[in-house]
Amino acid sequence: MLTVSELSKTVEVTPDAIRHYVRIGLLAPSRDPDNGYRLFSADDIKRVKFIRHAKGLGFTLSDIKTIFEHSYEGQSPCPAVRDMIRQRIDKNRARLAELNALQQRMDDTLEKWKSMPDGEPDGDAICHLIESVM
Amino acid sequence: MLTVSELSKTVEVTPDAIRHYVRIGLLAPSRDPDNGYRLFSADDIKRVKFIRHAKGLGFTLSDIKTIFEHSYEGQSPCPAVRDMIRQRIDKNRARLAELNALQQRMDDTLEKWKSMPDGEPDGDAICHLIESVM
DNA sequence: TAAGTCCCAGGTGCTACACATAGGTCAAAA
DNA sequence: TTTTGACCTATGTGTAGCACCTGGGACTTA
Repeated sequence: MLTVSELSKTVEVTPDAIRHYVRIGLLAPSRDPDNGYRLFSADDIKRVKFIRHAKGLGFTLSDIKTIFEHSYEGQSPCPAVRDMIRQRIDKNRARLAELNALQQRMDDTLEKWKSMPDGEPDGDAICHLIESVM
Repeated sequence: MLTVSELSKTVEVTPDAIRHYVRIGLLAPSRDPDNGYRLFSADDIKRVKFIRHAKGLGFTLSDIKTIFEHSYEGQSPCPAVRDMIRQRIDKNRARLAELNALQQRMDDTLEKWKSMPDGEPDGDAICHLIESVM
């Protein structure tokens, strides 16, 4: 059985992240009756590794919790997993489009500002630069 | 003077967002002594419009608060604003790189899974699909 | 035995709001 | 005049994924 910091070093995940996983129910360690410390099993090591890989593939912790629940109930999570990743792909595509548009706006704006002087406060405008783009 | 919902309609921002801006100190409406309702001035309309434009340019609410504070103290916020947008551009670039890499991984993974059957729980693996990529 | 170091637990903070709850306001209807 | 109903308000909590903070216990060293 491992304590938080031992597990942390084994799987290279911060202690805070591990405590977070416990709090949201992704891990359910036992407790040391003497001091109340969380105690993790070899299975928990597997679970944390799984969590990190799944996160790396774009799954949210909430997705991962669902996967664990399916698995715990003896159902194959695989069909749900296929659906989930499709949804994450769609969301990510939308997010990428947003961020690309934002990047474009920021770049354009910075370029425009290069030729502009800093305005001084005049009791009317808040920031001349930003208001020049409104 | 406008109530939350009146301001909300005027600037096309949800009432919740407006109350949020008040909570974090971006707006400081007076209160109706009769009922405690927030009361916004014409200046607040300008401020909300400014907030939305600045957000659209990639500034965070925290950035915007800083801008307001400079402005309130009679300093030109413009030099700080130039710095801020450069930082936001850098952060966004990094975020875009991450999300692009994630998109690639997700696409590759989904492709790979197309030719794989759903695994059944076997008391060992949690999800065969995900673990096939580990 | 006291100081220093490391670890633990639980709680709060961060972003930008959306949502939920409980109650107040106001005009029209009974 | 009171009641109904629509709409409004205020504050508090939840969201994602942790990082950071506080207060305390354990263990080592001088």
